[in-house]
Amino acid sequence: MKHSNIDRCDCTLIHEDVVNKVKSNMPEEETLYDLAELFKVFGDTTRVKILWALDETEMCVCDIAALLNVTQSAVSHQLRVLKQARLVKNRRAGKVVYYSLDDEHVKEIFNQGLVHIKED
Amino acid sequence: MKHSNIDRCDCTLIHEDVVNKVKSNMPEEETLYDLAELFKVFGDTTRVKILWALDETEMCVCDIAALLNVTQSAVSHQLRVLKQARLVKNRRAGKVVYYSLDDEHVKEIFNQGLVHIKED
DNA sequence: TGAACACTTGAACAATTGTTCATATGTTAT
DNA sequence: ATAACATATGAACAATTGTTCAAGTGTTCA
Repeated sequence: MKHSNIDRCDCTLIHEDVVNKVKSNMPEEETLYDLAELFKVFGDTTRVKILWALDETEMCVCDIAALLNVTQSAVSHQLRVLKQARLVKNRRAGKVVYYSLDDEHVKEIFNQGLVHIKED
Repeated sequence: MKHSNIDRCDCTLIHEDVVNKVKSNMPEEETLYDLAELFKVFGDTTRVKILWALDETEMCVCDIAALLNVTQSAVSHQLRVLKQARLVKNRRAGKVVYYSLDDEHVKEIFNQGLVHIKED
């Protein structure tokens, strides 16, 4: 989005000790960025559905499109995003390309998310 | 984004049995939607940083702004998003509002994500 | 070779997002 | 009351996103 390079806090620093302590314990900027990027990938219904489906079995693009009731093109675009995030892999069998999960943690992350959703 | 209400698969259905089986095992539409919405909240660096910081200790808005080097307004906006997602809660102490985590699973979800990032 | 099929890709577009700025609210102390 | 301060909020804006459409690969089979 919009980012100025003269970012600065515009109010009085109240608890300098707390800020410094937390700052020293924060992971590297890049790590947190990568983490956000990963969750961004999970932050779309179509992709969540694809991952959920692939956790069950490998599927070809056309089948995924039929399952989710979206265009094959849309699925293809999303599969590219998932592949770039190293969440899925694919194999070609003639004309057909089969996609499958490339990470065992996907379901675990989903389950943790579900725990949060379920509690109210 | 753009959604037509006459979505349809535009290619031949190749493995109808697979599609039907996966479809019958898929969670409800709403569940997957909520899951994506939750991860969308995690999909921003500023919010990830805020959550990471609050996992350490409760903080006031001004301190968070100083820690992340962003405006107090930007932090306030993001805290609202986090609160709506029931990830943080707040308490008022005079003029100062302190925010803290409202979910013990946040760090667990982050850790799962980190596992994925770390492997290459 | 060429038609048919499965899939990929790029441009275009509306919708959504995150920040900034200005202003409003709420609390304290004088 | 009024000033000072911490925070919240609304409008505006550029950047990003996800889908569609059209055209492109790549593979098979006649």
